[in-house]
Order: sequence, then C-alpha cells, then structure tokens
Amino acid sequence: MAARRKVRLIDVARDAGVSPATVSRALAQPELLAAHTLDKVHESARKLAYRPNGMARALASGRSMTVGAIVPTLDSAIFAQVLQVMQSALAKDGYQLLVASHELNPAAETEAVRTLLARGVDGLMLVGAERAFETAQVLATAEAPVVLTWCASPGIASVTVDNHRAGQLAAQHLLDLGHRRIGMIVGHLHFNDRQRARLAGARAALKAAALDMPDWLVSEQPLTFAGGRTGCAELLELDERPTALIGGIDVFAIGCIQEAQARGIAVPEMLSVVGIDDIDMSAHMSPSLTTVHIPTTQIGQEAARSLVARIEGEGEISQIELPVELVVRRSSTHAPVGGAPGRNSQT
Amino acid sequence: MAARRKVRLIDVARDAGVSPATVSRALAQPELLAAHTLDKVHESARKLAYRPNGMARALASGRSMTVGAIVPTLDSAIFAQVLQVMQSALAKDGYQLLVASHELNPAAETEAVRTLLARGVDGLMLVGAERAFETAQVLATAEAPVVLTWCASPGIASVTVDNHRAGQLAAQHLLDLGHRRIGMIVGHLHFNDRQRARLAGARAALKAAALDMPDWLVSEQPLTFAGGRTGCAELLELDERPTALIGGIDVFAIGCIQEAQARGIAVPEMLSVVGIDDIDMSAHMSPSLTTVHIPTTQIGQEAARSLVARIEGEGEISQIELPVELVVRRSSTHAPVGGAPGRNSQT
DNA sequence: TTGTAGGCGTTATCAA
DNA sequence: TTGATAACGCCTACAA
Repeated sequence: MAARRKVRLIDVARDAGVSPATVSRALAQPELLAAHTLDKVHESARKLAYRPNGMARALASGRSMTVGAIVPTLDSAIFAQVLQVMQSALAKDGYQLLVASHELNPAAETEAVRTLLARGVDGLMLVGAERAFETAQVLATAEAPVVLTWCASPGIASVTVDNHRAGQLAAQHLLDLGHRRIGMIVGHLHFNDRQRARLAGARAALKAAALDMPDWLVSEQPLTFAGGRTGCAELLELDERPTALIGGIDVFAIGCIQEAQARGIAVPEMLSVVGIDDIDMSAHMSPSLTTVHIPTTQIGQEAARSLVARIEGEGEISQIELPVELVVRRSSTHAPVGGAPGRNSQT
Repeated sequence: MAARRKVRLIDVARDAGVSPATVSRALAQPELLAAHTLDKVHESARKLAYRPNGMARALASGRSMTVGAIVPTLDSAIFAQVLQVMQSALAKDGYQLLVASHELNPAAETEAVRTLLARGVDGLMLVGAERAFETAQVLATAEAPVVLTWCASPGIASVTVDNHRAGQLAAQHLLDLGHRRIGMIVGHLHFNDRQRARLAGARAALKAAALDMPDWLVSEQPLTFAGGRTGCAELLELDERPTALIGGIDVFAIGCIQEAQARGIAVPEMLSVVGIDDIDMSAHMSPSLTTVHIPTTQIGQEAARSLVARIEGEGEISQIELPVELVVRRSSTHAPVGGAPGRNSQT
C-alpha cells in the first residue's frame, strides 16, 4: 500500500553498505565483484524492490536498449507479423521495440524518424526505401544504425525481397499457363515502392512475352479485402475481361476469389488468381491461393539480428536479399480454351 | 558528411548568446520570452539543427512522452488494429508507443510490464485482466496510470467489452434460429480470459434454454485460420454433428466456412456459422459472416484518451464498457428441418 | 576488488 | 524577462 516513492541505486548502496559504483557494477559486470559483495547487493536490491531507471541509465551510458520501427501501418497482417518477430527477437537481447506508423504519409514518416531518434533509439528499422528528401537526410546523419526492409537503398543496410521479381513470377506463371489478358489489382502507388515494383515486375514479364498490361487492366485500390473485391469487380466488368488476375497483396487476391465466386465465375476454371505475400490464410482457402512467398518471418529475424549486431558494434552494413518463390496452389490453371475466352459478350 | 557529433542545448544557448534556461524555455514555454529573444534562439536552433535529447528531457522532467502497450500478440488483426488506432491517437498528443507482446505467457507479461515501467513510460495499456500475481503487484505499485482493455479488473481503469455477453449473443442468435446442437471453436483457454468469457457466455445462453454445450462440442485451437479449419473438421466428423458453429474469433468462423464448403456442406443451409470480432474481412466474405461486433477502433481511441487524460492529470480512473452487438449477415439461418438434421450416419 | 568524482543533456527553482 | 545552479539517476574512468 504505502510504498515509498522510488528506490534509487544509491539507496541500495546505502542499505548494502557499499558505494553506488559497486551496485552499478553488480548489475552490469557482476564478474568484477567479490561473491559476498555481490550477494549483499542483490539482497538489498531485492529487499528494496529496486528497479533501475532506464532513462537515467540511457543518459549516462548512451544506450537506451530500445529499437525503433517505422511501418506504413500496423493494420496489415504482413507488417504486424514482421514486428511480432522483431519484437520477440529483440526481447531476447534485452531490447524493446518502439513502434510508429505513417499511413503512407511521407511527412509523418519524417516526423517519426525524428521523434524516434530524439527518443534515443539504439537502432531504427524502416519499411521501404522510398522517402522524402528530408527523411533521407536525417537518416544519413543519424548516429544510430538503420536497417531498411522490403526495399533497398544504396549505402543503407537492408533486408529485402525483390518485389519486382515477385511481380514477375506471378505474371510469368500465368503466361506459362497460357493467359494473355492479365489484370492486376494494386495498392495506391503513391509513396509505396513495394506495390510499384510488383506492378512493374508483372509488366516486365508481359513485355518479355510481347504482351502488355494497359492501365485499364490495372485497378488501384486501398489495401483491404474490400479493395480486392472492388478491384476485381471493376476488372470483371470490362468488355474484354481478363482471364487471370494478380493481387498486389494476398488480401487482394483473396478478395478477388470471393468476388468472382459471388458472381458465379469459377476459380480457377474461368478465372485464375495469383497473389503476392503468402499470408497464413492463403494456404487454407478454397481454392487455396497460388502466390509468391515473401519470407516475412525471416525478414523480421534478419532485420533484428542485423540491427543488434550493428548496435553492439559487431556487424558491417549489409544488404541481404531474401529469395521470393512462387507457390503454386489451386487458384490458378490453364487459360480457358477458345478464341476470346474471357469475353463478356453474351451474343 | 562530416556532421559534428551532437548539438546540445548549451550549444544553442552559446550561439544565441543566452543561457541554457532560456533555450529550454523557448521550447517549452515560448510565451514567457521576449519576442526577439525567442527569434534568436529559434534561429540558432535551426542553424545548428538542434534536436532535444528525449532521455535527458525525460530524466529531468519526469515525463518520457511515451506510452507502453502490452498485447498477447501483434500477429492478430484485432490487436494490431487497436495498436494502430492508439498509436495514431497518441501521436497527435506527442506520445510515442512502446510495444511488447507476450504470446500468452504470464511470465513474459510480467517481464514486459517491468521493462516498460523501468523504461519510464508515462502510461501503460494492457489487454485482458487475467495475470500473474506478481504482475498485479507490480501494476498496483506503478506510479504510471494503467488502462486495461477487453476485460476489466477491480480498481484499474479499463476500456472493455462484455466478452461473456458476446458469446451469449452469438449462441442466442443460433438458438433463436432453432439450432439445438451448437459447437464452438475457441482459442487455448489458458491465460486467455477473453476466450474463456466468450465460451462461458455461449454456454450460459444454452443453459438458459435448458440445453448445454458439452466439452466434445468445443474444440480448442491455436488462434489461426488453420485452427478454424481444423476445429471445424473435428466437429463435423462427430457422429452427432452440430448444426451450427460459433467461432471464438472471426478468423475461426471464416476457417469454418471454408472447411465446410470444402466438404460440400453448404453454409448456411446445412451449417450456420457465427463469429465474434467483426474484422474487416467478415463483411466481405461469401457468404458474409454473421458475427458479434467488437468496437476495436473505439477501444483504441478510448484507451488512448483515457491514458492521456490521466497522464495530464485531468482524468479519473474510469471503467468504460463499450457495447457489443450482433451483426446478422448471411452465414447463419434456420436449423435444417428433420429429426436429426446434422446426423452423420449414412444408413 | 571497491570507492571517488565528474558528467550525460534537460528541466526546474530561485534570485536578480 | 532572464540567469545561475541544483537536481534527475546512473555510468565510468581513474584512483586507491
């Protein structure tokens, strides 16, 4: 009940009959102390329920044992998962995760970087490499190590995947199945280099096959399940409707399947759907979703590892690129036979 | 390139020809300074690209402008969304969000509380009211305001929903539709008071109708989509299979629908499915999911508001309970007619 | 092995 | 309106 305010290191020192320095060492470098001294200190600390003050410690030592993470949004399975993995990995090394999101707003991102840096984070993780000039500058002069994820930027450590290739793989798979009219649903392209790269990759694959994906076969949607349905509906109502659709994220693809099924269009028989991400749900859908696997867990682990290593002064600036991989499941199949398979005309 | 190390408040003071105290005031209480002094300081600060040191500031002022949040996991749409909302709300007031997760491990939760408190957070948000005795003690002596979400605990501020009632609503809806054999898929009940309350609520509704939900109609699964499918499969293979299923979370319910459909069991004609949560996807499924709406966004907003108010010394300890509400959509309908409708026997 | 003392960068309390 | 000066709680050479 009547717990006296705060116990400080000096209180423990007094109680144990040693100097503050000794107590400090008991916590940080126990091996330097005599066994019985250590015991005394530990006992006093326990008795007084001493909890070191993190801020004071950070101020004095220059290390906050805190890592900042800036993501586009937490409200996305894939980013949340990365953070989950990072936070677990960091916790093992005694680091705490400070989280900020910017909702695809460059100014908000800049501000977040500033705040986090001012907060004294020992390291910083960011998603994506596209950013305001101002942010880039702040980052460049930051004393704390920084690691980028998902997309790389010259001179900055990163743990990335080749989003361009992910788009390419998705499109190539459909091309291999004989599809010629392929549409894509993507997130808003502004300030989202991941979605841009995936779209560009898909287009590159088509181009290599002497085909193309005109703008009217691309639907920009908010990154939600509903966005996937809307985008799908849009593309299915075209006069020359596509025989296959790529979702810029799995959530879109899953929305597509739902929308198609709701319209009586069988997936994959009448419409092939391919996603990118490979979220948990994709494998368990009916039909299960063909998608490009993004190694989310590994991204989180590597990012955490890379950051901690740099913080402890043990690592170099490294640029790790994790492989993406096509996972063929049941939502994609050969293009329907016939001249104009996907034609919407009833005549 | 050769950015000199760190600019401190005293450097700005020197450059502007004023005392450190004046610079400090220029940032915190500009109204106390003469206009021209303020200008001088601002100019020097801008020129030197001065960034106040958050930790030093926190140490001296006793406020870190940081709020901690402890959730079971980030890898869950519903918690991630709450955090997203909280972080946005807090950012507006200049607070930063420190995140920790414990993966349903009581010890990890205790540790997280300790760490966060030691880190000097100005406030703390927790999910659920069930916790280790040790944690409760630490919390009780914490100087920082605490707010619980999802479940309430005596004497602690909270923003909650009635999980018991949520389960009840789901079950009652099915009872009203004539279902008598109702199964439920829940998360592991250990250290998860939300799932326990929902299950208890459902059982209470059945009991009130002189029915019951025996253990063999309840499947405990990991909180994933796959868990939903597995649990559903389990219950559908019973000799006396249920005519309706409740998902302890929407993700389970969605998994159920998939599993049922994959087995050629029409939803809702042959099997009604009801969820609890009302995540984004539920409204956009086919069939759309009948579920109990949990006001996630509001929980986040209220929690943030409550916490900030208390931190600024303006609010009382309050226990807010937000209403849950049944949302009837297409995944539930009248129980199939006939004596033993859900019988698995082929004879 | 342990103690002393100066500093980490701000804020806050008094005076002036 | 502004300036000294002491906290804030801990770390860490350096000394003993």
